Amino acid sequence: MDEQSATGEPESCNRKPAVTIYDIAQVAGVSPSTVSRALNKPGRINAKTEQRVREAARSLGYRLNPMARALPTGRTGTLGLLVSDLTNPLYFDLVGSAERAASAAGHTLVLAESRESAEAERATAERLQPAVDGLLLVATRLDDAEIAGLAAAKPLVLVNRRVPGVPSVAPDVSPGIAQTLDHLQAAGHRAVGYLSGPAGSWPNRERWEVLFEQALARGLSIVEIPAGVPTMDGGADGLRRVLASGITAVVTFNDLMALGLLRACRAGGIDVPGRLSVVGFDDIFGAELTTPALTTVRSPLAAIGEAATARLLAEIRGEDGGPPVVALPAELVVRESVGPPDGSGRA
Amino acid sequence: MDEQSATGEPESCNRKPAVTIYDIAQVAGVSPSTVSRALNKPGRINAKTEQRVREAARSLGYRLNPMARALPTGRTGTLGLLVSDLTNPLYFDLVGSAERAASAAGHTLVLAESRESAEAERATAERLQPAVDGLLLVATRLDDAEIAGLAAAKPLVLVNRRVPGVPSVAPDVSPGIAQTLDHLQAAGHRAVGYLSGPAGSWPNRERWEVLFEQALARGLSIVEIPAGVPTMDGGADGLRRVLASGITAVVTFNDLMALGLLRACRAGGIDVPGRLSVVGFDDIFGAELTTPALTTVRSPLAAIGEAATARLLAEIRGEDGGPPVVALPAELVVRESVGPPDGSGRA
DNA sequence: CCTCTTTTGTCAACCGGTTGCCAATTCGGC
DNA sequence: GCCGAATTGGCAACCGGTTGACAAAAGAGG
Repeated sequence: MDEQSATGEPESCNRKPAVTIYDIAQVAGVSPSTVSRALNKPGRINAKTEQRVREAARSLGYRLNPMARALPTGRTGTLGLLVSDLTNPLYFDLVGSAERAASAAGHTLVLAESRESAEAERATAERLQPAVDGLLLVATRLDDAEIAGLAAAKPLVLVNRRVPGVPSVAPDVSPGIAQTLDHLQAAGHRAVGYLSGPAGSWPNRERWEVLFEQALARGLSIVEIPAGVPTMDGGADGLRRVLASGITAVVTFNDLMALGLLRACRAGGIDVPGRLSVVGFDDIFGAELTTPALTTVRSPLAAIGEAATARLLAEIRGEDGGPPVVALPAELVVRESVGPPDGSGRA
Repeated sequence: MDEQSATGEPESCNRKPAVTIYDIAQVAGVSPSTVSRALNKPGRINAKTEQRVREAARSLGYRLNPMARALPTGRTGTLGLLVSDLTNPLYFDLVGSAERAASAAGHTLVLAESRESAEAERATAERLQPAVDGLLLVATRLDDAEIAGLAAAKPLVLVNRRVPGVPSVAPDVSPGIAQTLDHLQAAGHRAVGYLSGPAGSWPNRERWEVLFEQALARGLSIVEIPAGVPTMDGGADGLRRVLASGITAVVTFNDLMALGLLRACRAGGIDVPGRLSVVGFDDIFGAELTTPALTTVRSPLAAIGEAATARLLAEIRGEDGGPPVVALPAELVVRESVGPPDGSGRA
């Protein structure tokens, strides 16, 4: 590489090499370090010289090379966002709001997906970490020790998961679940089911536990109906077991499953909410489009994405302020999928 | 910075500094260059030495610093993806498939959003470009000259847009539109409308032009109904004008608008497909959830994302092979939102 | 007019890898 | 046992910015 000075005319490659501060220095008749300071240390350099440098930079079409800057400073100007499944509509708002918040702070979002696999997630997180200033882990499957390990190396914020000593942002499902049970109880339901999500999922456990406790406290009977995958197909697959369980209302781990359940009901001629009431979780895009429109516990996803990003940026800047755990209240959105039991056609 | 050798015990900062090849070199008793070669030049180094180095790297928990590698080599291992609006469900599959394709090739996806503004898009593209190996521009609003300028600096692939001399991947809407018109004609429609998208949008123009030509060729009457924004609200806002125009079937610029239209119809008591048949574009998540389920021209978004990423990777590797323009056929997905005109209740 | 400060800009080291070149070492063949 | 070819590993330059230290220049005060 010592003699890439053979930069005579690289006519084979048609890309023009990027403009550097050395080019600017030459044009402006100053040293490269002066250029560097002129461009990012306001006041450090004489106003006239600074003007000359800026002029030269502009005329040459200079773009700072983030990698070159990152090397000595350690700041890359990027945030890593790791989600398990990008095609899950749940993440749309989250990703969007995180991108906006990062962008507003002059940072760029680096996106990666872990394919619902803890192994892939660990590998991806480790690959991503050296390249970013901080990491956002959404509904991670890693265990506490692995998370603590990652958090020791670089700032890290968890979304939808809590680990002692690591900052996190998650919805507080209690108010939403309370409203849900109020709503179901008011409609006359006495036996409620929970169509659960992946066994290893933290939000799944949390939703179930809160639901369980609150149902008990109200004297409702509550049963967990295990399902496979947290997708529309997973929800549809659960229908037979839901019907067999004798309940009149079901809360699903997430909207995707609720949507699948709704579709299966429709295909099977099961009236919703006449025969079965359905409540989802998250309020994803599409929840209001179905017939009946889905009643669901809305997680403030955009707010969560924004709060998590803000927290991570604070962590990066070293402002270790703020509470370690932020819980944003979830609320019930009442639409059409809940009604009185035996509302219309009972089999 | 010369004396950051004050690395005695940085007890104030709790982050441990990253492991470098110099640390490994010391542990393994070789020079840093040997470490570098041992780790990425298979065979260049004695097998025993290589083993020793790998062992040391593993025990120290070494992670390569991508920035440090990018500086001399110019390869960052990242791909930039620029979309106008991340919350548009249209992009979910695209982003997901692009991420998967990039990841499979050992690259990381960097995501940015341009807020539907050409100005923001130019700024973002220029900010992103030095940090990535190549850029994917989705439905860009930049003009041909700006795109050519960006393409001159780094590999660039366009999605849903064509510019001479720049590789691109886009759906070929012709077959889908032919099927749509066949379908509408078979149902008995004679007058079709197009609820159009943003005036400056390339896909919008293309869809309209193909629709126009094909409708003419079939002797159907066709009218463009301008709408504002390409969102559900935009579609809903178009309803009055659609009804006023005397048509019996409407094709919308995208599914979001169709979904909005459907909802407005429902709210207004307009029977679909009895009074009005609706066909969307894209087949986004949610299109099959409505009642009636939306008949739509499906763009193979996942395939497009994958093809575009593959093309970009080829471009980066210098394999300037492959056709400059890839057009993936779109096809009509028949669901429930098209029926015979005056099918049931005519006002 | 000559110091003492205060600006202003340059020098050079450094971030963490990569790689061309060369010297040392190993090895086979005669 | 000696020589030449093939391996193996180290040196040092370099990627493009950043920044502490310092010298030169300019302004202030006596």
